[in-house]
Amino acid sequence: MATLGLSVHDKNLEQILRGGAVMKIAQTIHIDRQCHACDPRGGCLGIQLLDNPDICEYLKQAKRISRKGEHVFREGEVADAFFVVRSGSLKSYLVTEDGEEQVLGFYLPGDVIGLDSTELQHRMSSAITLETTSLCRFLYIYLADKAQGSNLLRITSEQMQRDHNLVLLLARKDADGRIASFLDDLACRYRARGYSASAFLLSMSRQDIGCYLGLAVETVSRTLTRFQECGVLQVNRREVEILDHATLRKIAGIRGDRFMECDKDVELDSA
Amino acid sequence: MATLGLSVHDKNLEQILRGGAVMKIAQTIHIDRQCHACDPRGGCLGIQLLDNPDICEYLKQAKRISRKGEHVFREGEVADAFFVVRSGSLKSYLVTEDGEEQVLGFYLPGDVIGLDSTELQHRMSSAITLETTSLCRFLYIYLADKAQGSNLLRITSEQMQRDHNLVLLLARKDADGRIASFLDDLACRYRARGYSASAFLLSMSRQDIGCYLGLAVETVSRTLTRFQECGVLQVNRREVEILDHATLRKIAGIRGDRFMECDKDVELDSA
DNA sequence: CGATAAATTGAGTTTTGTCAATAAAGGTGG
DNA sequence: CCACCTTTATTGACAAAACTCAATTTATCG
Repeated sequence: MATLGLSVHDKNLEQILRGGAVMKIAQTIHIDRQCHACDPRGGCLGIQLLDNPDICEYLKQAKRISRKGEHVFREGEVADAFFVVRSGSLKSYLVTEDGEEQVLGFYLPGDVIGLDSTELQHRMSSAITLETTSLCRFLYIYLADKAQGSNLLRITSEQMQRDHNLVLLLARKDADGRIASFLDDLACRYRARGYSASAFLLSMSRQDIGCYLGLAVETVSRTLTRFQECGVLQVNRREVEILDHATLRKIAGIRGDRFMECDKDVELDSA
Repeated sequence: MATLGLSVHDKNLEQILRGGAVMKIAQTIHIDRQCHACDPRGGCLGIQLLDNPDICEYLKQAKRISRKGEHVFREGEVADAFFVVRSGSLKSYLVTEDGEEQVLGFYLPGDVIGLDSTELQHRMSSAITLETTSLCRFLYIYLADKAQGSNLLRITSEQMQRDHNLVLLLARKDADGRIASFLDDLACRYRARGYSASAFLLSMSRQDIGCYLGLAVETVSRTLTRFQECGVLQVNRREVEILDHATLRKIAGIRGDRFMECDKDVELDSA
């Protein structure tokens, strides 16, 4: 299966990268000859990022070739590296709660894939080759040294994860799902900040909400009204109170289960 | 207007940040008392990112308060800093070719805004407050030192910009616009890599394209067929040849101008 | 207190998704 | 190397979700 992923040599390479004692390969300085595929993006990323002569040996060993349909990494795996595409192509995707797939992007030679998770985190998306593909693998751990404790990486990857969730929402969810996801997200963020997750004030207008979720203002309004009629929440202008968070989550997550009529009971998975 | 944006003190602060000689303020070490708003996200980001005692003085001066509806930054401006929300809330957005606005995200206390552009680059989005809001401002230049020449920042911000374009596409464009944007993007990326921008092979299936663009496979197929009937492109399975790139771009950019009938001439803005 | 902006609600239209059937391509094994 | 099977793509008919247009009500701000 996975022809990707560094083998037992990882540890040694890591030592080389982290300024280890090994000082051998000074003659492999012409690394760009071996990395011509990355030229279009300003030359070998390895050299750009890791200006270390020892990197040459590392790059030679970091190259991997995958055949069509092989995973480079999968959602949930522990992430320790990102990749630069040398040749071929890939797609990254995530899987919705109901098992549907959402493609997040396609990657061509020179592109970087796998930056939406940082060291010690788990992959937030999967990546699979679309054809025979050659990749260069870079450990986060090295960047972390440069980026001072990986806080910067953490922040940027969080931003990416949020963006990806928005993409998922826009591409796969209907109006109900989008509004519910939006409210659930807000609630969670308020809770994380020590505020109430069930009652809060919207700081943005209906216009803004619609503009964010790719919906017309009228649809936002109607959907909120319907949610209220169904007892999921109480809404008055900017004031929102979530009465049935379980149902809200259910609407947010699952695309198939529509939430049309008030008399039609929606099965809850809690209580 | 802009109560944000550091004044003439910038230069001094920058020197402090970059490890300048000034060693005064050692008593202001209890910075977290002043930054309680950031606690929910793991404490003051300034201390996390810039573990420098001198940072305290900087943070004191980096704080700014904006009233509702004020821009923190605008698309196109030269970017030299990012911000942490201390209190209040903001939205970030970008403007489509036809002047419509696409909200990219809402930001609450503790959130980081403005990382989708790096030093020397221009802002790729705008940010405006939704209410009275307090922010902490951080210069990229300091991160750049840590992140080794800002290459990491450049790469992550490129990824974010691509994500934001996808969001824009999903939220504001119809099927025609999405397919056209998708093809135009591919063409540009191939050109940037030295390949032909007018004729290429799709490495992904119709399924993947639909999954990426939030469309059903059938819609992808139908749209491509219609584009071909209109003479915009030639398509045969995975082979694509763009015959009229100007029109393709026109379809990609503008939401209003539908592209329905073949006999209806579409005005070109070139030639 | 009036004027402007925001929000709600209704009716009709349209784009796109779903279901279904067919055609073509690619891969596998005899 | 060919036949078969599976996957991928195309095309048509219908249904439905969401948009647009329009009118009304309710806030918000000066």
